[in-house]
Amino acid sequence: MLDVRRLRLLRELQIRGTLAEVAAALSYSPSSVSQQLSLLEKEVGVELLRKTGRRLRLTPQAEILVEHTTGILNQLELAEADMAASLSLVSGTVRLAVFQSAVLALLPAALSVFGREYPDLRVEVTQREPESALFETWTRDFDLVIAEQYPGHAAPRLAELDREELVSDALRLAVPPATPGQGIRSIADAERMPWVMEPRGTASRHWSEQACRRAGFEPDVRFETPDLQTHIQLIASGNAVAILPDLVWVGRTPTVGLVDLDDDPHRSIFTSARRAARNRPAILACRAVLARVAAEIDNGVPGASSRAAS
Amino acid sequence: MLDVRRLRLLRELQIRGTLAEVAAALSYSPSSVSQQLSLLEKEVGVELLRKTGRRLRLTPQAEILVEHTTGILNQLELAEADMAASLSLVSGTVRLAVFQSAVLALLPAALSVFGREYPDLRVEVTQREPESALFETWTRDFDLVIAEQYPGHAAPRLAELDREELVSDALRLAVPPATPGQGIRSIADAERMPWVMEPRGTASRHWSEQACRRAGFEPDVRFETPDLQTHIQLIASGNAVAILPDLVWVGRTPTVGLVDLDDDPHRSIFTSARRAARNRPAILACRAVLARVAAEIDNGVPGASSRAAS
DNA sequence: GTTATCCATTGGATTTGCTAATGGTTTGGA
DNA sequence: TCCAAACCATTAGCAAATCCAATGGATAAC
Repeated sequence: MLDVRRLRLLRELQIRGTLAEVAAALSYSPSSVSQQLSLLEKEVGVELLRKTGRRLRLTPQAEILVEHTTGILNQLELAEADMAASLSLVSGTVRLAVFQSAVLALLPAALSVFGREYPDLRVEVTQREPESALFETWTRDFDLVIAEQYPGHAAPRLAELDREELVSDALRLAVPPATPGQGIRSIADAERMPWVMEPRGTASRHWSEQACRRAGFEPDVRFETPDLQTHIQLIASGNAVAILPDLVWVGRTPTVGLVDLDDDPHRSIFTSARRAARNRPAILACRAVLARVAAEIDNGVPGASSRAAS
Repeated sequence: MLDVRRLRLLRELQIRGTLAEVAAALSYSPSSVSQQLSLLEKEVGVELLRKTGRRLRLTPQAEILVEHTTGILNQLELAEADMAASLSLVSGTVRLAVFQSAVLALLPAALSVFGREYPDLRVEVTQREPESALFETWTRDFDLVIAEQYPGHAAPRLAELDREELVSDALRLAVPPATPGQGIRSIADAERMPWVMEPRGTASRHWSEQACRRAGFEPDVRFETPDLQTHIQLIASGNAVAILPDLVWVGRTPTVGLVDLDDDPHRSIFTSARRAARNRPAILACRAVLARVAAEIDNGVPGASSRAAS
């Protein structure tokens, strides 16, 4: 019988490209991975790896094995989930990946609910941007992810992950507080202002740029940072404008002016988990709590989705 | 990640009932099995086994795990088979279970073909009666079985095994050679003769008894042996009659009188393999050779299916 | 009541698996 | 062309997992 642990290494090699990366990802030494794969090769009696330059390439036979391995790993996870579900016992660890603004808005409330209602549940939270968070959930580095999707900007669709909507988060133009009534009533009016945006490659950046171009200009992006708190500071101090989601105002009064956008755009915030794990009671509970917290926010916690100053 | 080797032990325990049997079947010590299962229990953190009297019973959670394990083991086997199929390299070992009369009739010819055409293929043959052979193929003790089915006597249908017909083997009444023309022209005429039959529990025995009862009498079974060569001896020496399949005459001239039965009954001889393994080149080759040999026999090797003396 | 069967545990031997270090090869850049 | 960095294979030594034999306690069968 083939050793599943070794098959898993083979699969990781396919995904990550080099032995070194596999070793790093699974916290082994590269030597160990190399040895285990050699043993796997001996076990099946077929060449699985071939040196190509300084990397290893999988032979077609190895690809076939990997294909089946995926199914096997899923079924293993499913087995554990089904078993736990039959006990409906909320315990164990959920590794949760969340992007920054959601951390600030949702996690404080959610974590106290976890502590109160599920004392046996351990939730490990890591901040990670949606793009890589989804990928790392797929590779089993996380169990659950809170991710976002901007309109017209499809999130990566990984077949083995499911998706559950959490909230719809309104996007507004944030302007220095002194300016209300001074003329910025739409994006077009912000053409001559300096902008602060998230780094290139993020969905937020892409959408913000597109919004400016639709309004007929190329934004003058003078500040670039992934930290939305910095965005707020820059805007509140009169140095920039930006498009900000309402979620950043959870639990506080907006310190900037907020201008509605033309078509009332929203980003969608959702959770994803591997389908094979979605029935783990721990994950079901996690999602239930997050949904509750999100709903509370949506229904008028001060400053949330409801329209703020303008 | 759950350890598949341990899950397999759990599954074997479900199938075989006691730790001792599992250990014997997989050639471990009972101690080892016990320890591994305890570790599995610790690993999942759920009670899997409960002592009931002096045996172990699986908890419902364990049953769930076993259910998934079946799928996993199948997929593991399928992975190896698919990989080997992509190379169409006939090598490795096929563990073949065959019942006695088929051993004598088919194996000599088949084995020389194997040796000639597939030098890298190792065929291990074990004699085993169809009933247990099918079961043991299901439990992975064998890879391929040659089994039989008598009319009106369904062979065990195991969903994970496939079935491929090999030959249809005529059944005739075998009587002492001195008697032709002396009056035994049907089963009914053999009412007063002593019978030799296979042991109770075999399909052959069941069918023979039924045949006598349909003819209106209870046979006087004076000799009971699974060895068809003994049947032949007893009949040839004038001490018994029996129902014998034509296959026993492959390669030799019948030494007894053969009487056709009313509805020209046949037993079906077929091969079975686990579906997950059926595409292994080794098994495909094995079956192809067996089919060839069977076809040759069917087409007039002296004494075979074609009608013999009477 | 006695015996046989079965499972758990313990201690000791063996095997397996991991790490750290070394060496060879390839790639990209000076 | 040569050098440095990245990557993989191998080796030797060590740690951990695994296995077996023996022992003991419990249950079922006789």
